[in-house]
Amino acid sequence: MWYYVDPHSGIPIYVQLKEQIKKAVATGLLAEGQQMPSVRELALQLTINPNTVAKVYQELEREGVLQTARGLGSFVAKRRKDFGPQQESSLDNALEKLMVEAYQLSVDADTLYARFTEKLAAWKDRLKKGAEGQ
Amino acid sequence: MWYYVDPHSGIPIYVQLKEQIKKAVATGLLAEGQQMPSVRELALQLTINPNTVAKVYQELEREGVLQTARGLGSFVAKRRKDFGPQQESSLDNALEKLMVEAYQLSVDADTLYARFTEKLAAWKDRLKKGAEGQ
DNA sequence: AAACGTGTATTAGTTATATAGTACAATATG
DNA sequence: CATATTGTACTATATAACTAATACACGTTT
Repeated sequence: MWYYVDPHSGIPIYVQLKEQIKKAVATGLLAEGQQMPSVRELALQLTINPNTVAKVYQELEREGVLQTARGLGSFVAKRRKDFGPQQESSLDNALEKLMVEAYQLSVDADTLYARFTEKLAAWKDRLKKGAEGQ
Repeated sequence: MWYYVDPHSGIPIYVQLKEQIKKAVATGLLAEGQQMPSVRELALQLTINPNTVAKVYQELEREGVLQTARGLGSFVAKRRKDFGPQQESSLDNALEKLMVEAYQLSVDADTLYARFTEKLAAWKDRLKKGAEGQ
């Protein structure tokens, strides 16, 4: 499990770390209930400030990705199961964004469809393996 | 054609405007060769600073979305046609990002597929109409 | 040449980001 | 109860990002 951040990338450190953790959770690399390294430990590993890690954990808790408690630690939360209008709308935006980006990359609709289905298949595999691991 | 920015949204104004313009170009709402409003004019309309608009135009030029010249103005560039390893990699990242987001939204693979194909169909329609318009 | 409309550069002020250091609060363990 | 470990809160400081105001440079048109 190794996170990597680059202070000179232009992207805020806390954003980089946050996205990596979200990705690790989404791919099953981090299982539900699994304990995260402590704020101080992770800060030491990445040579960044504990406050920065704390900020990441706090935001991830607000987003429902982690569950955290003083004296105990931070843990990967159980995946939310509700899919309502809020989620529907967010998904719509994400898809719209993808199409815009594909256009700029001069990807035609057929190629986009092909790459998407490939990626989706790989994704399902990874999720399946993650679920079996538990 | 009307852009809208919210200075209090937490998202930088120039990012908001940039994304809206990219989206307008990608949907054919802004046609190739079409002249953009001047830096000052757009700044006036949005009640923001001309420099902010200028920054957007500059970045969009670097990305190949606009073409700009002093004394003349800014214009929608012709769409890039090359799809190389660079673009392939960017597309891969974009798809990965979509999957991660879908996971957090508790969207299952089937629903994601369904919404994607719907959106792609709508997209093709818009592109077709945009091309006919020229 | 003059005037006008374009994008651009310079400077300044405000806000966000990151770090550091210290202290505090809650839980587990001896 | 004492101690260690966890996350949290607070203050202070430095740097970078963002926006704004003003002046400048390029090109067109009269």
